[in-house]
Amino acid sequence: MEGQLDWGRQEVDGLRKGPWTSQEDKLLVEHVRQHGEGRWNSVSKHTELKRSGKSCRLRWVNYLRPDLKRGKITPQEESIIVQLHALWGNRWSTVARSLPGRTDNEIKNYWRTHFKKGKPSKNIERARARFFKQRREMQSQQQQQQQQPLGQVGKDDENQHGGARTGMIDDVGSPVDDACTARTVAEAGRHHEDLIMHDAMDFMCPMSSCALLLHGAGQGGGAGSCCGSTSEEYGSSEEDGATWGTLWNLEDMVDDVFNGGARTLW
DNA sequence: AATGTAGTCAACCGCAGGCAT
DNA sequence: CATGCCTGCGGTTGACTACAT
Repeated sequence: MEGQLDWGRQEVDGLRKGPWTSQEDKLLVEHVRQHGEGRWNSVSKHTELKRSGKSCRLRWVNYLRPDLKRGKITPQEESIIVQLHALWGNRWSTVARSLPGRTDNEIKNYWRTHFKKGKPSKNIERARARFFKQRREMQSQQQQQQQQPLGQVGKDDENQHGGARTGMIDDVGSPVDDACTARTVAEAGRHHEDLIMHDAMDFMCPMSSCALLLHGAGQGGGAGSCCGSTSEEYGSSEEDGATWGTLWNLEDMVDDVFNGGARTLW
């Protein structure tokens, strides 16, 4: 990326635009190391860097952050993206929170290039189909459980955002419906986002719950070895097949998550 | 080898919300 | 309460790269 043409090296109001140089990167990293993240507008005051606060933040968040994961989106991550997009729509930052080391920009770009042009990969189609099938199954299971006498579990959640839950459960429809529902819920108040997310994930699919678990566990290694599917279902390539087969074990995760195994981690 | 096309990615823009004054 | 600033988010752009013709 370095040593690019000077095409973008504009300067407006004394602030540079366009591609960053390694020198600029160093300055920004040094600034963050000393002052921490935030206060982006002060970067140009404290350093030689002639960049807007916006530009600094973007560069840091999307490129310089030490915990960023490099490399291609894995099939696991792809599946999570699909599921979360079905749930949240284009709320990339929300989706990104469940994918440690990935940025909203990265996910957004990935989505646009892979799915926006009406040409979803087989992996994606399968993931989607599986996702909604699982949801239907989980819903019927939950409804059965709800008809039986309820224990203590989940009562507080119900009280806190019962409306959201109801909406989610009632909706067994298309991805669009899911996204709309999620958006409606989210618009009720962003500060409830984590709770809603928790709720939705808890309900939705063990895969996403697992993603969040990974997230919560920090970025130790980042081995996305959570639930998913079998190689027969997902493995459109040999690589995929091996990954899905060895790392993702959906059935176990279903048991863990929905029988309380993973619940304790929330 | 040259050209065209699609895919990828970094960066910018405009807007909205939060917060301090 | 009103205003202005800062931050974060989603959408968009444009250059680079890889692949196909």
